[in-house]
Amino acid sequence: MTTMYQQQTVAIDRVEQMVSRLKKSDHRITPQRLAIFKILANSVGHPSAEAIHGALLDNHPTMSLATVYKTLTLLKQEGEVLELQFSDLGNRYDGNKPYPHPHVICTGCGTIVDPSLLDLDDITKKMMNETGFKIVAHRLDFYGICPECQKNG
Amino acid sequence: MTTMYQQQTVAIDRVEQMVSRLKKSDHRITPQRLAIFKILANSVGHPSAEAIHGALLDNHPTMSLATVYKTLTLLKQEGEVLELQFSDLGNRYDGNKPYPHPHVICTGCGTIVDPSLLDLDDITKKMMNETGFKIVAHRLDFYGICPECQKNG
DNA sequence: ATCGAATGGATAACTATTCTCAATAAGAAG
DNA sequence: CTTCTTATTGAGAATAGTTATCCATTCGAT
Repeated sequence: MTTMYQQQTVAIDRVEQMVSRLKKSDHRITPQRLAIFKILANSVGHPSAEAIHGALLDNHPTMSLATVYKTLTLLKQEGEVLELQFSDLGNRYDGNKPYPHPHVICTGCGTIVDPSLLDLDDITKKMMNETGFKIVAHRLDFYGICPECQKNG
Repeated sequence: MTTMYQQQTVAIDRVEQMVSRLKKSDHRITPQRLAIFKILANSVGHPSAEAIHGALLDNHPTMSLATVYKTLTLLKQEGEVLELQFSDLGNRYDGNKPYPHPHVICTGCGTIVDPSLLDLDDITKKMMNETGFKIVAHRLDFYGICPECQKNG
């Protein structure tokens, strides 16, 4: 109960965050964009653009896949969604935690899980010292077989 | 001098490694494959399939891009090359260190650098305990602006 | 209400990668 | 060294995810 309620609260906050961020950068809040925000804020997995589009078709039958992509591009620009690039799975999107964080990916079924956060600040600083790069983001992915696939395999 | 010599030695070892691995799995060693092995073993960067193909055209004018992709797929299967998936940059390949390791990627020009190795074994174990996954690989990427782009930007 | 700019939808275009298949060549056997 | 079997090559077609284009629509400030 409490968990559900908090989950919902968090999701609403995320939508509000996206809305205010886009307003601040002089973009319009359209019904289509709002619908995409809600999907992103409520999805626990890491949906693809096509999955987002599919989930929207029930209530928005005319929603175009192009609109989904355009909105995702916009959210990326504003730092309100994290894009995970996979050339085999297709790109996946995380609207709940738009900041860099670790992922655990099943090489059997493509499930993507968020483990508890890991502090990489120290390592990031070392990387900057060693390479001279000005590091602004990171990506840490672990690949393996999820419990479900271990059973079925 | 010593550095050059050792570099060369390492590269030759890598080619030999790839050859023996493919022989062991009953694959033929063709001139095309050997040429691709050499490129991979000698490249310090992280070339794309197209870059590898381009580098081969001098000595192998009829080399097909499909052959490059097929050979990369084979080397991936045998664990002799590491594929870094980027949907924007295109995939990149590391034939020198085919095991998971950190990368530092310039978001300006796409340069990819290998910092000194970082031990992630402890973290990997924690991930397995927390998620129940059987983790077999990982990927750690830092994104930032390289020194060259900092000068020009 | 009107005007100009931003947005949405449909579809074409693009690009990296994979697939197809006839011709070729690697490697084993004699 | 020659032959045979079969994996591999090369060229181009096919595929899939993403981006670009175009025009109609909508938003929102005046």
